[in-house]
Amino acid sequence: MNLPPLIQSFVLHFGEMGSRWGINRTVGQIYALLYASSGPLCADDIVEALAISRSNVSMSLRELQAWNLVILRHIPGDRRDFFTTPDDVWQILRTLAEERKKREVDPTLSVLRELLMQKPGNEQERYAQSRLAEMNALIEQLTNWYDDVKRLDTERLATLLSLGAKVTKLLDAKDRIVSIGRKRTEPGKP
Amino acid sequence: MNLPPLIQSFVLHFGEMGSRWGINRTVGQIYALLYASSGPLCADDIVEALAISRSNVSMSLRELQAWNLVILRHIPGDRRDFFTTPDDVWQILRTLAEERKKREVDPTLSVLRELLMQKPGNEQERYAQSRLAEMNALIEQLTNWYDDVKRLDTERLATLLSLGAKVTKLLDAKDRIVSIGRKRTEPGKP
DNA sequence: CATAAGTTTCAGAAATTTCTGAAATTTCAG
DNA sequence: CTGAAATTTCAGAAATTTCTGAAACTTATG
Repeated sequence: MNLPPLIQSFVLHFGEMGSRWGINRTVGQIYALLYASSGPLCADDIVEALAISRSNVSMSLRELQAWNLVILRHIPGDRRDFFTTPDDVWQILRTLAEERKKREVDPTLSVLRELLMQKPGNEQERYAQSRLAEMNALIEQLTNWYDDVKRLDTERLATLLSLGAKVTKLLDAKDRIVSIGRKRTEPGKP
Repeated sequence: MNLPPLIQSFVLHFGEMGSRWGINRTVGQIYALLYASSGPLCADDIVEALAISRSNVSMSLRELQAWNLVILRHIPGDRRDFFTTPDDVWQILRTLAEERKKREVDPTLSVLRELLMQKPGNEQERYAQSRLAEMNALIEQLTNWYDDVKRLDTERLATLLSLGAKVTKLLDAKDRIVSIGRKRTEPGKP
């Protein structure tokens, strides 16, 4: 591997983290390299930069494409495939969220729903089902929130994030206004 | 494995998903079993239920404890350790979020900060650093939001989730009010 | 249509992770 | 202190995942 030290550190870190993120080392390294490079790279550039086999690069790029994390580019007059990551980090975040949900959450949600349809055979199953129902309700609440929030444009999303817990202040303010409104029309009620 | 079919399906699913969630099959199965059981189980209960070796159970329980996902219980007059999961699924969610952040995000944040301190040696490194800065800024925005929101009590958190993107309507309403306020004092300005 | 440049596939090698059984250690009652 | 009950550790076996090199395939071009 013959990369500038800063880029090499970044690439190696992504490789090491790969296993914690559910991807493998090579996939992590390739992604990091593409992310930190100013222009698109072809497979042989990656082979040279990371000192791994050509076929490993091919398989790993295929996996990154399955994740929608890389963009395939063509340079006029060149038959080779070139790859980059999207420029916009918010777009990357959205893709990552969507793909992780698809792989890590949706299958469980579908199993939970299926198991909740079954008739429990005994007390033990009845209890288990009540637990699955709790888990199902929580995941549905989270995914509903996600489905809603992901439609926001990036500017609003960023505003929302910056506010953090302060949005609850707004909610409280709204509640007070509503409550005052009610006081006017129904005096004596809280 | 001799479990009621419903529980068995749940346990096997968690085992299979384990690898996608960054834990291994046994750990996933044990967690699922504890989650769906109405009372605490001891290691030998787990050995019997899942048909795996005693030592594997011991190691896996140790890992679940490292994740803070199980609670160690003692039954008076019994020397064995018994395990359960917390009853409150929101509490489980909080623990999961905290531990995943610790393992999957914090190390990267610390590497990014370190690499951003370095002086770039050439144009290629200068560009890479600008990309790392973008990534760092995004992750910091997300973790700041998380640190803020995680302090909310569960009721407010649930309210916030139910609102979803509708909170932006509140923001817009606030903006309009502020804007009207400004119009009154500085007429002609937007 | 022959060929050269490029890509993908895949069987098996290499590396890593998971799991087990046996031995070591801990803990507590008598 | 002794020993029985329980847990933990750990070396190596088993299983799984990752990686490679060779061969197969694809596609554009002279």
